[in-house]
Amino acid sequence: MAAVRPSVTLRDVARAARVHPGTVSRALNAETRGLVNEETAERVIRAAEELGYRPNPIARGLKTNRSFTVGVLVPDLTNPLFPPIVRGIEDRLGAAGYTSLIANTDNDPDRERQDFDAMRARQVDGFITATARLDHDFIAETEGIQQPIVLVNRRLEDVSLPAVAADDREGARLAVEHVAGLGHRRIGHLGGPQALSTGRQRRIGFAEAMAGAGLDVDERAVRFADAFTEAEGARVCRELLDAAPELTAIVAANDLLALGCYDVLAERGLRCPQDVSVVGFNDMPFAARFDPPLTTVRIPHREIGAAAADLLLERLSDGQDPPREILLAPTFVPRRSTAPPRA
Amino acid sequence: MAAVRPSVTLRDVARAARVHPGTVSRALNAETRGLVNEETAERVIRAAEELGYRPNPIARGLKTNRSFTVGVLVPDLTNPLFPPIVRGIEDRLGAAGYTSLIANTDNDPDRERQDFDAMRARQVDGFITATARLDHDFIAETEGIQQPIVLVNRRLEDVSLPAVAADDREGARLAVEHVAGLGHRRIGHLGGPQALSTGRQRRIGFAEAMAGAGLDVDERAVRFADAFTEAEGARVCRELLDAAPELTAIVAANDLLALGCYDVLAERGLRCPQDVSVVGFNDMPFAARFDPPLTTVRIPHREIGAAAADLLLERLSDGQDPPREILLAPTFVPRRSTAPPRA
DNA sequence: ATGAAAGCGCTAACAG
DNA sequence: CTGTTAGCGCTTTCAT
Repeated sequence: MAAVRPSVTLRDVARAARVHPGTVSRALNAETRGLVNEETAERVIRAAEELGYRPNPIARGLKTNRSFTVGVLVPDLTNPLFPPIVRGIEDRLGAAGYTSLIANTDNDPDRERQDFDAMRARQVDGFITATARLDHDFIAETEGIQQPIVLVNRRLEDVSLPAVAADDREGARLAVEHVAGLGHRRIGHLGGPQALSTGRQRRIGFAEAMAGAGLDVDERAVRFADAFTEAEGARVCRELLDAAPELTAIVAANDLLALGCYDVLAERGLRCPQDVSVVGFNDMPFAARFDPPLTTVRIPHREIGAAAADLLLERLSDGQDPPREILLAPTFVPRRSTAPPRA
Repeated sequence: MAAVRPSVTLRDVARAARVHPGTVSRALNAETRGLVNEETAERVIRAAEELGYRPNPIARGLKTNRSFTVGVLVPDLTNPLFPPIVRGIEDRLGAAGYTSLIANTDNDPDRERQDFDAMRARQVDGFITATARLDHDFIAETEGIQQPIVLVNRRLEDVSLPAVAADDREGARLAVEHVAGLGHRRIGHLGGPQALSTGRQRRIGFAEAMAGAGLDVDERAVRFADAFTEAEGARVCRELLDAAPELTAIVAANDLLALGCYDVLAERGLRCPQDVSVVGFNDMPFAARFDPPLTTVRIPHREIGAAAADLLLERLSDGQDPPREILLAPTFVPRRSTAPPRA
């Protein structure tokens, strides 16, 4: 266990191995090891180990213009959706020798720009962002940017940027089929922000599945939240119930929105699921602990993060294939917030 | 909106402002601006703006040996306890111009060492860690390390490292006083790992408060979990109930542990709170949504993170005051998992 | 196969 | 007050 010496440098190793610093660099770098005599390489490596040499990535980066660092932008780590995605990203990136810088944008475009710029200044090699908005000019500005970007849990309609997400349409279909299968006919949709691909795709999936089940979608029974929050869920649920009181089931675009429904149902003396069934989306942590346990659509958050990391890594090495999307399959998780409608 | 040019450097600015690069450096750096003629400074700043100059922190760091980066070690971002702490840290650190690197150690000492080393290699200026164990040699190895370290949500018994945490003893006292006040006499403690200051302090608080309430603590009614998880909570709750079936209240050292109790109570046909009251600790997100809503002790996670960041910042600039601890006050949150014992 | 030398972008003595 | 010089730790030509 070598004591903690103040930074052993390449030169120190060179001195110890009695070679030139350049040679040490070559010997220690996997790609250039071939250029150096096997024996010498061994000697260098041994010396490096003995001295406890740790290459300084800062110095390396200055020369190579690579920091082995990537920027990860999320709206808010405190939203239970994101930690597993971030872990998926970090685990994969970490294994590849990259470090991730995380920023919380709080859905504020200004902060987003700022974080983005700050990360570019810090020479990140690429970005993974969960903040893309369909209507947002930030992505447009992206054109001239050197660093590859991949979207996570978000997609662009024209696939102009690589993205990894769940198959949101399919997920919404699962939800609708479940309640329709239970016998519900009056089904409402508490949609998410239509500027987010998740909100948009889930709405489309909802509409398609309703049609597929031979059900009319009543315009009054489809309303959109401005954000994926409990408060917005409650607000919009009230609207929904006021506009279409005959609803027996609500397909929410997200678990937090569904939680907002719980509150409004309670406040109106309606029971869930006896009077109104509610389906969420995401299967957030502890969804099974809620009262009632939330029926929802699970998406593989961690795998989504990991796949996004892989996609970025791919672009970081390979170069410029056309952007592609990876869609991961959702699974349905029936719990106790849904039941057949009352006769 | 300047187009995205490939890296404008200090030299470019110097050329544009017709001064020497050294002067540009001085003019642009707040601390050295005084050394330069006001007019010149203005000219330089204007040129920098026009060119869209962004200093390269990598290069700066190489020279100054400061990266304006700090390492944050947490067990697992996916544990709902940590995101708010991390946000508190990042918000404060970000405002001071620092970027944080986050690593998840999964409570694995090897990973912890590895992450720690990797971060040191990346030249972090300091550390904030939530992973400290009372029995852990990692902290001991810390002695020779240049970078300041502050503990968050953890303390060392001898205050050999600065730390920010909640007043865990006080919190446990609040919990005991609540159930004692409700009339409970047979009160058990589902303790946390005794190698963590949180587990240890809460146990001490429990014992003190019991004594203060004139209650005996039955040895059989105090058991410890090996980790703060639902599974461990369930396992230990079973032990507790087997050893001391007369218990009417359980003070758990953490919400996850309390959730484990919920499961065991249900599996044994015991109702909460009618048959057994349960108190948690932390007031994790959505604790009010559980069934029953969890009575718990709230600790100000975000503020704890912010205070830890402040403490680190202080040490990063000031130098070497003796380590100090900051303890934040917990508040009690009565909900519906506690009730008077049955007559 | 290895040494020499230059330089990544910046800061910090030191002169003048 | 500003220019000059050197160098942070590393990689990478270019010679040899």
